[in-house]
Amino acid sequence: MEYNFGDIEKKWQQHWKETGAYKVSNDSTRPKYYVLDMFPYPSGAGLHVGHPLGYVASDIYARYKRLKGFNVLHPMGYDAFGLPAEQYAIDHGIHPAVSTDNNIRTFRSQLDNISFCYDWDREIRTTDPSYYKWTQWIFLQLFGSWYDRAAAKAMPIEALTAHFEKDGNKAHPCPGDASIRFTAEEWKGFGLRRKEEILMNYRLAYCGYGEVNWCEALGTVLANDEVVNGLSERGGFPVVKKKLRQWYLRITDYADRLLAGLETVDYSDAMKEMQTNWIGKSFGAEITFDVDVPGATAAPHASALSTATAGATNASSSSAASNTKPRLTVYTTRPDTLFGVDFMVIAPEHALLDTITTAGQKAAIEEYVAYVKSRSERERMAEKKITGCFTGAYAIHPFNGLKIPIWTSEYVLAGYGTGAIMAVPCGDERDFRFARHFDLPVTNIIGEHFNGTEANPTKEAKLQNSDFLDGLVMKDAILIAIHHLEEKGIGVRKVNYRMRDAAFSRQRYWGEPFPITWQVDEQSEVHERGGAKLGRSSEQSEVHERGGAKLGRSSEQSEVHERGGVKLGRSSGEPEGQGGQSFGIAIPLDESQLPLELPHVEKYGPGPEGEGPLANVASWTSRHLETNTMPGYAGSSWYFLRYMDPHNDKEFCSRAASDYWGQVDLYIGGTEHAVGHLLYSRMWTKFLFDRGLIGHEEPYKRLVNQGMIQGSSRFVYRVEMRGAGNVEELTRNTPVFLSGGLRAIEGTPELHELINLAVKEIFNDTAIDVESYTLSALHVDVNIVDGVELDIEAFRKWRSEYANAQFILEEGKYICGSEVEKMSKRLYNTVNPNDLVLKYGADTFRMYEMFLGPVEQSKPWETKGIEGVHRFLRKLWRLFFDETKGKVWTTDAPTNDEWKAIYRTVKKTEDSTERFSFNTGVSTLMIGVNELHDLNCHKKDVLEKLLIVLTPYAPHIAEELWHQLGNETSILDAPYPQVEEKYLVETSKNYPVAINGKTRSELNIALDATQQQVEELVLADAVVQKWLEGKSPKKIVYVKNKMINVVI
RNA sequence: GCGGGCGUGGCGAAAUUGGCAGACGCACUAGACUUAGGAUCUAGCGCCGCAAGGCAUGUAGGUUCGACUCCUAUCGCCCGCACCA
Repeated sequence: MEYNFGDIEKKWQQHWKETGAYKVSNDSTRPKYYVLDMFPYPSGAGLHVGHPLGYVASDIYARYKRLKGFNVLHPMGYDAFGLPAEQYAIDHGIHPAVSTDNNIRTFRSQLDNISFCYDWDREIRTTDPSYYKWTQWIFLQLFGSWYDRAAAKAMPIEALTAHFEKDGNKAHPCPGDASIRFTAEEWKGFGLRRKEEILMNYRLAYCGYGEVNWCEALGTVLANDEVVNGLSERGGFPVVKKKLRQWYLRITDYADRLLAGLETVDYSDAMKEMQTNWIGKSFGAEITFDVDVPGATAAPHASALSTATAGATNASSSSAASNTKPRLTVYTTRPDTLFGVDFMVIAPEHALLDTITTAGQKAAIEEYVAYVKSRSERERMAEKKITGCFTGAYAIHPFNGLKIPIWTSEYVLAGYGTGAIMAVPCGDERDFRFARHFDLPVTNIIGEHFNGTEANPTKEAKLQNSDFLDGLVMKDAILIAIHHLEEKGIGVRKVNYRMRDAAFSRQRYWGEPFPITWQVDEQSEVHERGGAKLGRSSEQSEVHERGGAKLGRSSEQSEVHERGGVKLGRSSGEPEGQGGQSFGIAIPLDESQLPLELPHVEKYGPGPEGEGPLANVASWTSRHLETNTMPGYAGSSWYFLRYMDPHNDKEFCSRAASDYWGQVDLYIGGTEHAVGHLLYSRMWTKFLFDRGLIGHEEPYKRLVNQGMIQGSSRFVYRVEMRGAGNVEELTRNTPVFLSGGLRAIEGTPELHELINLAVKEIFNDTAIDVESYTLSALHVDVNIVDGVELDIEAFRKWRSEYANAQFILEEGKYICGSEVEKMSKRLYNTVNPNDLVLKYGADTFRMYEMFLGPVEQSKPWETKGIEGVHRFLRKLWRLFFDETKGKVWTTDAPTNDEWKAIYRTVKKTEDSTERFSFNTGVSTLMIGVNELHDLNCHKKDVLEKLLIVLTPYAPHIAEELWHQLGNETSILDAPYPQVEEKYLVETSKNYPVAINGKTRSELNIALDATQQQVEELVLADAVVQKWLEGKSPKKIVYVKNKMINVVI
C-alpha cells in the first residue's frame, strides 16, 4: 500500500468539510484561544509560496491549541476594498465588485488547497454591506465622540455640549484650534452653524482642510505610510502636496495611550520601536521671543508667499493682523541651551515671515521663498543643500536682551513643533552647518566639549556662558530653564508628537461611503455658489473673516499651527483657493439608514471638481451625500471583532462575544503594517473600549512577524559571438547558451577554444571561427530548473525565440547560475503553491514551508529541498505499511526504548511548537521517525502518539493513518499525548570530558555521582592520563548532567 | 546619520539557561538492491593533515575552568526612520 497523498488529501478535505470539522462555537466550556492572520487583500496575482508562510504557522499553532483542549477561533476573510481593484476597473472596464469576487475565488481555492482550519462560516468581506454597515456605524460613533483629555478617554459629544452650556470651553481647550475660546454665554449665543464648526474641532472623526499627499496618477490622497520617498507605495507614482477637504481621525489624542499600551503587549522590540518612532513623542518647551523688525511700521503688504498662494489665509490669525509687536514662538527639546542661541530659523512657510521681513531683505526673501517653492518634495529629500535667507529681523533674548538674527531655511519644517527653532550651533549638527555656511558666529556654552569644528549634542557637559545656568550639567539644567521660562511667562513646558492626525478619506469609488450628508444653510456662500459641489468652491470662504474659526487643520504631514502662526503654503502650480474654508454642516445619517450602500457606477473618473467618482452619481449628489469614501484601513481597523460574531445584524459584535473571545492571542503577519494598520486598529480598539462597547483596549496580545520569502533566481548564459563564418547571424536565430559552471574559466583560451569547437559542431561548418564572445546572463523560469540543472526541452518550449536553442554543456548537463532576489513575476522566480501541492501534497508543502527556517526570518525559497520533507512522510508511511507486504503495524506492547523514543519526540515537538520554532518542530518529528525506523518499531501504541503530535503539521496523513489504525473519531480532536517522564529518566550519562575546555574523551558516569567519584573516574581515564603527562590537574570542573572539564 | 536585526559547512539551518559546534534536511561521494532508478537502503560528508593532531561560528580583543551564546571595538549585509528642533 502506497502513500497516495493526492487521494488521501482530497478524501479528508471533503470529510472535514462535510462534518463541519472546523466550525467554532462561541459557547464552550473549554478555554478560548484566538489565532488571527493579518487580513489579506485578495490581489489578482494570486498566491506564491511566500504568502502562506504565516498562514501555515498560525494554522499549525491553532491546530496544536485545539489538540491541547482549547476552543480555537481561527478565521479568515478579505480586506477587499482598495485601489488596485479600482485601478483595474479603470484599465479594463471591469467593475471592482466583479474583479474582487474573482480574485477572492482564486485566493480561496489556493487556500483550500493547503488545507487551513479556518471556520469559513465566519468569513467576512469588508466590501459586504452587512459588514461595512458596522464600519459606518463605528465611524458615526467616532464622529459623535470627543476626547476628554482630563479623563483621558473618549466621551459622547453630548457630554461636551453640556460642558459648554455650563462653563464654555475653558476646561476643555479646543484640540483643533486652541484659539477658539468662549464662555457659556457666548456658546449659547452661537448659531447652529458656528456651534457645529466648533464641535467639528473636537470630534474624533472630523472634517477639515489640509495639505495631503496627492497622487495624480492614482487620482487620490494617500496616507503617510502609503508614501515612500515621495512616491506612492503602490505603483511608484509621484506624490505632491495638495490641499483638499478631508476627513481625519484624531489619533493624536491617543498618542500617549498608544505609546503606553506597547508596554502591555507582546510585540517584537523592532515593532515597538517603529511604532514609538512613528508616534515620536518628545519633551521640551515652547519659548516666545519678542521680535524687533528694524524700520518696520507700515502695515504688511502682500508678500511673496501670499501672492503665490492665495489660499494661505491663515496669516490673518498671525500677529501681523494685530497691532502688537510680533512675537516668535519656537519649540525646543533643549531649553538648557538657551544661552547658546546664535540665530533663529523659521520655516519658509511660516506665517510671520512676511511680517518680520525688513524692506531691505524683502527681495532676497521673495527670491528664496520662490526657490523653495520650486523644489519638489523629492528634491528636498534627495539633496540636502544648506540654503537660507536672513529676514532682517531680530529676536530679543529674554534674559540677556541680545539681538538674535532671524533666518528662514527649508531645513526647518512647517509641520513640526511651531515651525520655528532657536539655533544652537555648538550643540546641533544642522545648526552648526548652517552657521558655518553663512559664517555666523558660534557661542560656546559647553567649554572643552565643543571643539570648534563639529557640534556636540551632549547632555553631560557643564554649562558655561549661560547666566543662571552656569555650572549646571545640561540634563539637569533642562527643567530649571523651563522653570525660569514659566516664571517669566515666556515659555511653557511642552510635549510634542511627530505623529499627525490620520487622513481618513479618499477621492475614490471603491471604499466605504461615509454616512454623512452635507447641509448647506442659508448663511453659507458655498450653497449659493456651489450647490452640490460641497465646499469645493474656488473662492475664499467668508468664515474666517467672520468668526476666525478655522477648520483648516492639519493634514498628516503639514499641520496648521495656529499658535505658532504657521500658515500652510502650497506648491506652485496647483489650483488655488481651498485653504481653510468651511463646507456646510455635516449631518450624520441615522443608524436606521445604515448601511449606506455604495451605488453602482460604470465610470471611475473623478468628479467635476476633482472629487471622487461618487460626485458623478446624480442620486448621490442630490442627497448631498459625502462623495469621498473611506480609506483601506477603515474596514481592517476592527475586523478582528467581527469574526467573533460575524452574522450579528443588531450590533457590530455582541458584548458577550467580545468578552468571551477577548484579545487576539496570536496575530501573525508581515512587518509592512507596523505603523499603519496596527496603530489604527489599536486606536479603534481603545476608542471602542472607552465607549464601553468592548472590554479590552489592546486588540492583539501577541504579534509575530513572519519573514519574507525571497526568490532564488536562475540564470542561463547566452554567448554572443563575433567572428568568421557568419557566426553573429547564425547565433541570432539559433541562440547558444553556455553552462553556468564554465563561467569559472571565462576569459581563458580554453573556454574560447571550447566555444569555437562547439559552435563549429552545432552549425556543422568548419568555416566558423569565433574571434570574440561575451556572456549575458538571462533570468530563466525557476519552474523549469531542477535545483540548478536546466530542463533543456522545457526551456526550448518556454519561449519561441529559444525554440532551437543550443547548449554548451558540462558533464552532459546545463547548470544554471543562481542568485537570491526578491520574489517577483518579473524575475521568473515565483513558485505557485498549487504546483507543489499537486506534486508533493499539502502535508509536504506545509511542512516544507516551516522547515525552511524560523518563521520570523527572511530566507530564500529553494524548491529542491522539499523532497527531503516528502521522503520523511513516506518514511513515516512505511512505519505503517509496506509497499509489498501491506500492513506492518502491530498491537504488540512497546519496549522501553520505543517509549523513550516516542516520548522524547512528543516532548520536543510540543516544546518547539510552543516556542513557534516550527522548523525544529519538523526536524524533531524527522528524528522521531528515523529512530522508530531504526528500532524497527511498528507498534500501534507508539505510532498513535506520533500521529497526534504530527497532526498540526500534516493533518491529512495523520488522519488517514489514525483511521487505518482503527480509530473512528477524528484525530483533529484527539487528546495531545501526555509525556510519561518515567521513560525519559536516565540513570547515567555519557559525559564529554574536556581538557582545558576542549573535548578529548567521553565517560559514562552515573547521574548521582559525587564530585570525588567523578574525579577518580576522570583521572583513571587513559585519554586524560595522556594529556596530564604525569602532572596533576589544577582543578576538575564537574557540572552535573552537563560536562566535565579538567584544567591543567 | 540615527535606531533595530543578522553574520555558523557548498546550501537552508540547529545548539532553549555560558557546557560535546554543525542536529535535521538539501546537494555531493561511495556502495547495496534492481530489468531500471529521479525508488529504497547502507556508509561518508566543516577545513588542513597519511596519521597523531591542528584550525574553525565575519574580524580583533576581553570576561570565564569553559563563549556561536556575555562585554568592547571593527567590518559586512538586511530592515525601519531620516532635516523632528
